[in-house]
Amino acid sequence: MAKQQRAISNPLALAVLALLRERPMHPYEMAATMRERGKHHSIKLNYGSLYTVVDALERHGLIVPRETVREGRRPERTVYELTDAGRAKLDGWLRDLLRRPVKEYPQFEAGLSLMATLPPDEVVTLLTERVRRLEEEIARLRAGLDAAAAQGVPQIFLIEHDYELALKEAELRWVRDLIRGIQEEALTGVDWWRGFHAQGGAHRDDERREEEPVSN
Amino acid sequence: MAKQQRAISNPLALAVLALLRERPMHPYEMAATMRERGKHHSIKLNYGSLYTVVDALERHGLIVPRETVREGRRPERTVYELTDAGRAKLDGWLRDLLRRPVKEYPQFEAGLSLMATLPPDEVVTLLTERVRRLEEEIARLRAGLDAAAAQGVPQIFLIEHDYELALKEAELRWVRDLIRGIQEEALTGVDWWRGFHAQGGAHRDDERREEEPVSN
DNA sequence: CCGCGTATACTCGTAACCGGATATACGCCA
DNA sequence: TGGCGTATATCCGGTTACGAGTATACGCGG
Repeated sequence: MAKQQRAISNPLALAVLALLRERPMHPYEMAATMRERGKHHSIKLNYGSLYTVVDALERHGLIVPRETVREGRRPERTVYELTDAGRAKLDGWLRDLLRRPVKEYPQFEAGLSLMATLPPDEVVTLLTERVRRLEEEIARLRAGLDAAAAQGVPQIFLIEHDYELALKEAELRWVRDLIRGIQEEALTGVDWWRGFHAQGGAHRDDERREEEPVSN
Repeated sequence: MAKQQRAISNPLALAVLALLRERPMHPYEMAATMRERGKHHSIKLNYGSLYTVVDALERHGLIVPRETVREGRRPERTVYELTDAGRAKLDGWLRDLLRRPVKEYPQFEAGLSLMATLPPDEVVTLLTERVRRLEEEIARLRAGLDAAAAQGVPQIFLIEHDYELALKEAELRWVRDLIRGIQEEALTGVDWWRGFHAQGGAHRDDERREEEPVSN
């Protein structure tokens, strides 16, 4: 029954469970199937992690090796199958994921929270570049979705890309607003920010020290 | 000059660099400062990672210990300061973060891509619960932002929360649309999905095997 | 002035992660 | 048939991540 170990949190493990619900597979085949179906765009896949995750699932009793075969003199393949516990875990985990939003830490948010380290004019330039890139990505995503639709691929199969698209569009709108907010000083604090960088940008609200000549 | 090691990728390291640009600090103080300013909402902070990251930064020559003091018989505190390389790294990294969107893997996207594993009616229930939770989170976020504004906190200081809010609102709208799309079968493929689960939900498009009686 | 909760400041061990190696087989062109 | 690019499969080793533990100091109520 696998006593209390640290819970598996890598979503790749969820994908493994879902694949094994369809039929027993060996790890490499799981990876190939994920690629075929484009799932590696929504779940980070790399071989190292895959084998680690499969081992962890086995330790937890969620999957078991069914057979180890060797065709010719290729490396052995270990085929795994789902246990009942694994099936239950899959359902429970997936329900959780859909039901409750989890706190995440997108890198852009980190960038924003430290943004004031750079002077406002430069930030505007950088964000403008971001806008351009976002537009490109959105166009690419939309084109992919349209092409699939034209070929008759059902939309639920690509629903995660639709979500991605919606979020990127929202980000694009937001960044455009932010740029305007900085340029027109519509946001409170931009004046302070500008002033802070205009005169060398040392110290924040305490004095002492006047070494550190803003070398860079 | 620190020869080619694996690049540091944890955004917490970026926060450390940004804090040390203000003034030399010891790790615990960095954590305390981040908490004070609410940065731990946008950058994941925990002590284990903090010390790991500080070591890594030192190895890379981006920060150096300035002094190790011991007050009374408390544990030693090692105060670090930024090097020129560190200052350059901070600027470069931050520019990158603002300039180019990076591919990320939100958990909900993983959930969506495996959603069809569950029957459509259940998914509707789960998503409805998500909508409720999203509404709560949005209300909380907005209230926090309003309260801060009322107290005269400049908006650029909380810009990352504004971003978070915008994304959550976009997600909320999207999930509502999805629910409607499933219920009204407006999305292509929902009929197939419904039919698939109506009759036991075994196999996908290949036959063989009729064991596995959908135990759960 | 004694205890005890909280704040200060790190340290450690176990997992997890992940970028390459590694090793064989197969197809195909010259 | 020889060679080389690609596909098949897995493993390894060094980082990284992180919860939990450790140990001292301080404030304050009784």
